[in-house]
Amino acid sequence: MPELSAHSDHDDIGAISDATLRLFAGYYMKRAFNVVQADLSQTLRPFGLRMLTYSALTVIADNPGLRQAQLAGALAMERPNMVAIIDELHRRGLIRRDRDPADRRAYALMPSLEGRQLCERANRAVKRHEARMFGFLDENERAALLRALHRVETGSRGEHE
Amino acid sequence: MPELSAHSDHDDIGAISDATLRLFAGYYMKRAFNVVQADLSQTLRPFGLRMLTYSALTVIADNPGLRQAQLAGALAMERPNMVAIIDELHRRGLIRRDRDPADRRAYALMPSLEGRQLCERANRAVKRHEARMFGFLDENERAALLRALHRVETGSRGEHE
DNA sequence: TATTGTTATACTCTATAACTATA
DNA sequence: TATAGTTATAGAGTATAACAATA
Repeated sequence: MPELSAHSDHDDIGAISDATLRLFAGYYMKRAFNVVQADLSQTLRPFGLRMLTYSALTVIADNPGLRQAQLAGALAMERPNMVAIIDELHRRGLIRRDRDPADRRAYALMPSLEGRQLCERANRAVKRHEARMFGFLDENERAALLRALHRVETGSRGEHE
Repeated sequence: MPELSAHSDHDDIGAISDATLRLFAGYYMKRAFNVVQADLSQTLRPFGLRMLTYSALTVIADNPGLRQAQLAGALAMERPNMVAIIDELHRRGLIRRDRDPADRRAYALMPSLEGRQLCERANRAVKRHEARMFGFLDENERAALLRALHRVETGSRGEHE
């Protein structure tokens, strides 16, 4: 059982009181994200995955046949930064890259059996990670948080539902 | 007037529908933070500041005389990563580093006049940045978002108020 | 002309170990 | 011994320009 030290708090000796410390909202996003990211990295390490390789693998497993550009769009990252991720997953035999016969520039990304199995196992660990990070929020609070984050990301467009 | 393209949305042609795309919660934090961070970087560029140099400068201006280790704690970053930030602010004449006579290992960080003035001007631009990023959230929603982020960061400890 | 994937590159942020000078 | 600041270093993520192959 790996030692997962969630929420590594910095030493409070001589710290500035929260009343005196006033930062802009984005900094609180950064601080929270750093904590989540650190815990997620520890969570994925036993599987040989990082946040981005895990994210890419799950999207490929859920959407077999998609292109790299679509994957980059889904993960909100630039296409050049996708290449190393795909290379790594492919080198480890977790995905296949089939040439799209209709458009020979593009690849159709497919999960391998090993990729699907690793993804399943990692998913269970990530579920526990999410329980650690967000478990104290009830369903309404958690939904409100995700909705607020989505509105920040999209500039509040897209709530037409 | 610099061109501030907030919320650079990725091309939606051939995109995966939101219904099909299911990522873990931390990834939505990352996406939202990236948007905020990109807008903040553009906002601070005219002042020659980045997120961390701006954050450090504001904390020093609000808490003159604090030590580097205290500053690192306030910004939730490691002490070694503080050095380059402090060097940059000092080289530009925005802060002073006075040796603490009581403890000659430590520095007392003080804002210079130029530092306070630059901070004031940057603060106004950051206010507008925050209005762009979070303005569509009402006071309750915004407070709930910050409270949720703080609880995630601290692991829900610290709500003893 | 435009797009897919790619290379090269640079910048930013984060984390750890080990050093120095003080305490 | 422990702490403040430092150096060196490595890893991870992000962004842009430019290219070849293909559409």
